[in-house]
Amino acid sequence: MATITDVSNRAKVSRSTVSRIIAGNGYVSDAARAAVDLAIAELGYRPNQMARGLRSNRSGIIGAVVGDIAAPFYAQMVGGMQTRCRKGQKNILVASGYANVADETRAILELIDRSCDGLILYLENPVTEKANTIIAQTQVPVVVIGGSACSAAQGTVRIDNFAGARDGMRYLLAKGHRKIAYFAGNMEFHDTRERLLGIEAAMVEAGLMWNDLYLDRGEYSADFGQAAANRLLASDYPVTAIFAGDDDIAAGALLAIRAHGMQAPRDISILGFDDNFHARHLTPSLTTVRQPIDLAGELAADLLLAIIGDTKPETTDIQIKTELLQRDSVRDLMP
Amino acid sequence: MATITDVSNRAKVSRSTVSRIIAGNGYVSDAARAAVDLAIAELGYRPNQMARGLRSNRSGIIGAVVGDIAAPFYAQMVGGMQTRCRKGQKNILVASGYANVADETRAILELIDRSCDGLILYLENPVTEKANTIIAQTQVPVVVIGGSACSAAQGTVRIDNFAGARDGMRYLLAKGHRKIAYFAGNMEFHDTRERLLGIEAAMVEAGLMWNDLYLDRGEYSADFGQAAANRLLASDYPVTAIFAGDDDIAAGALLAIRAHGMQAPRDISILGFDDNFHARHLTPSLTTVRQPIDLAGELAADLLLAIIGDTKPETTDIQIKTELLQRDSVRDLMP
DNA sequence: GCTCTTTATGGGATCGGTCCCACATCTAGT
DNA sequence: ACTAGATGTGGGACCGATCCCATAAAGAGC
Repeated sequence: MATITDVSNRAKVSRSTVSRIIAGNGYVSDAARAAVDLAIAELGYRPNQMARGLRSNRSGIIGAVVGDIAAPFYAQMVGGMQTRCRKGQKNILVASGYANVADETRAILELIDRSCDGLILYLENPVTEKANTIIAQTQVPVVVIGGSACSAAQGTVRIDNFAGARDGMRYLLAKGHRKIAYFAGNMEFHDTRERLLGIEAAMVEAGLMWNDLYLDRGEYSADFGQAAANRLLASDYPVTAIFAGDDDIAAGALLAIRAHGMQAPRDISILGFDDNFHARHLTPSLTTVRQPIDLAGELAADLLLAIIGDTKPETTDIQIKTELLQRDSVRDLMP
Repeated sequence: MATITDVSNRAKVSRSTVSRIIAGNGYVSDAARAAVDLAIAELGYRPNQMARGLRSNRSGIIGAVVGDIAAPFYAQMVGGMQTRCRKGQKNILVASGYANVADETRAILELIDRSCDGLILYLENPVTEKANTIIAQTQVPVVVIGGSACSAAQGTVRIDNFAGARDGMRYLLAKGHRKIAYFAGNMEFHDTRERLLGIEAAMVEAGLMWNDLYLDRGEYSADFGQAAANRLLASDYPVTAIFAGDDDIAAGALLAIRAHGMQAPRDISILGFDDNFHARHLTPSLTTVRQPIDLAGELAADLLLAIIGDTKPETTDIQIKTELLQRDSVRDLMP
């Protein structure tokens, strides 16, 4: 492969001049520029990004640490980041699927070792002390999505889980439901706990007690939804509506409901959370609290890019609103 | 941040010795090793991957170019790659979502500029001449998933779309269906054309003519499935089964079928392709040709890692079989 | 005509590692 | 005791760019 020296020799200028032309800064005469452009074309020269990165300490890479890239939820988020990063001429290095906090920490450090220009983190656990220290030391700009704690983060993008869950609950309440079940996802996730708070808030507003809620906890998966619904249906608890922690849980619950010979929303209503790809294809099509995941990714990338580019962002703490999508899975009990 | 020189000074050895210890090759005395390990720990030293990569021409990064990381299909594939790459101590740089071939080519070249140790490509279009030339020149190991042409590729992982579609069609035929519709996805994709061939093969076997097939073509999306089903149902074509190009198309078709007051599989059967996350949650749960996407990603990564590591892979052309998953969406018409 | 700034260019140090080679010891074999 | 090989270490070139500084010519202002 041709190097910058090859180009400079061929164009009969110094390496400095070629460098200036590639970077597009500094003074360059038209003649020199023409000669260099020609040489670059003739040699098929492409600058080595490793060398460039080493010297300038800018890699053009954004590191993203997310739960599991194979899951649509995270994939959409990364997709959002990528749309925006492309405009900022950055590539995304994805690190995901770590079993434990130690591995996750190691992944963050590895990204820093790679001289990433910035990091976007969506973590289920708080960032460890070790990672925090190194982030602070190296001054890598970090933007965090969700509520996970990272003291060294310079920006945050949060989806308003509290309001989302509260609004969902308000909606069920407004439709006349009083005996409601909530199938919560992983309790160790910050988001889950926020949603629970939102649910409590809506219940308090309506003059209900915490005990009026049937609560089951597990994980964000259809299997859990199915199991939880089976448990619920086996008990004689007179529930009229299920609020599922996410659409996958809802899908599983729907399976169980049907297996029990019941129909939603005639016999029992169901409300989801996320609005994932298949929510509208379920039967009945799922009423759900829409979470704009891709937007979260986009805004996080925008924010990070602004911080890297020394543009003062309007705000470093972005809140994203959820939206209740009415479809066919919740029955109106009001007369 | 501490550099290798800082470590060598502190440990009172040469930079060479430190380097040997980090790389884990060459002769090193126990005393030197202990001193260096201590110094590394005390300084919190972490090797700069840019510098290492520049000199050694190994970046530890695998570049992946896929259609659209936000789509579950591709996300699963990348997830598969990542599982295996982690074992090979490699990170994955994802490039996706390119609107046209020119952008895609540019992305490939960018990955090469980044000194990627290898590339995994899943492309809808053949690799351009330009990219091929540079791949050949730089000798980057490339593994291709799917049928997209890349003359410089050193390995291929193919899902047997022909057999998958043929088996799906055979299944419908075996269940007594004769008037069948096929809703094909994007015709410009190699996979799509292979499936069509498989369908033809099964029809020929059964003594049917190409004209016996009702064919609609569009793209891999629920919207297309819905539109195609609407068109079909509006015509008086007496179809008893729909073979959908993928599960998304099937989901859309199901929506249209229900909207027409019909029920699957009572009034019309439907067969999908992929077995994506929601296939089993549709109503009726979808009988489909399962494509192990994640496995494709895993095997591609394994193959690439083997090539990079100079291990002679058993085969450089891997075929993955599909599997017909019987669920509830196809009716048996046989007496 | 003289100074001051702007424009243009090249030289060489530098980023932080790796890698090759020279050299010194130590052990083993004859 | 002498040689051959294994073990251990340091020196310095090198990877391919960027970046700072020195230098020089051209234009501007008085």
